Amino acid sequence: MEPCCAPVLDGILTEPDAADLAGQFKVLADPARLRLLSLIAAAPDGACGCELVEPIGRSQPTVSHHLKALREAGLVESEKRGTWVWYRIVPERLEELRGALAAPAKVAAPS
Amino acid sequence: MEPCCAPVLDGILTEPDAADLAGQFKVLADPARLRLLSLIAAAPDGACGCELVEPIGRSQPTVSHHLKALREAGLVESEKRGTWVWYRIVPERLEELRGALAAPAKVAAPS
DNA sequence: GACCTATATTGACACGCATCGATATCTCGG
DNA sequence: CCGAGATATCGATGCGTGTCAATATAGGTC
Repeated sequence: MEPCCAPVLDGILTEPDAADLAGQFKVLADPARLRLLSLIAAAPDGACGCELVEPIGRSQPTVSHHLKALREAGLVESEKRGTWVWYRIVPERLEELRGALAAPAKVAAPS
Repeated sequence: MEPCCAPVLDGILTEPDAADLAGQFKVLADPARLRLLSLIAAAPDGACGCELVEPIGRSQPTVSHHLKALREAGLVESEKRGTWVWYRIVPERLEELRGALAAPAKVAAPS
């Protein structure tokens, strides 16, 4: 898996790399989006957008706004089926984000 | 390691859990703080605060503000040595955050 | 075509926060 | 005690963004 972003603990982040990575964490830094992720992940075959508005407790435009952010961040994928849209999470993306927080790979054992 | 926070992909996040977790990601959602983390992590024996201002390219009050946020989030620990302050990262905390993004542990195989 | 439901877009608003300059506090060396 | 450097706090400001109501678009049904 090629890295989506420079890891935090391996080398010194440049300002552009840091800005990029911060942008990805920003997507996760919202309770509505985290709940959307957990709701979609909990549905075995993905979730219909129409079932996501009520449990989130926010207006439909707000939910649509957050789903768009999750989609653009690559954290979910959407498929339009007739009137409605099905969402499923992209676990590889979460894994990439996890990787950015991982301890640096030891290149050589300390002497 | 007891969990610092409810994982995203295991069960449906409640609003308080989501708010808590979002708050933790918010700390990571800033380029200055990510660069501070990488700078501190790169120093084998921790970093002196006085060496963190210039490379970050922000004013000293701003850097101090971010270091406080990292400290309160448990991502770094600080030790006052005379005039200056030494910072070291808390890798366990990063690990906990990683855990929140992990794939859910299979409790039982689906029948 | 008329109507209904799902979704997306727009515009406006309020709040949070990153940032800075100014200043306060602390610690050491003389 | 006094000056100098490191750190923290305060107040102000500007920008980003989460939120909503209103509206638009699209697909389905009759």
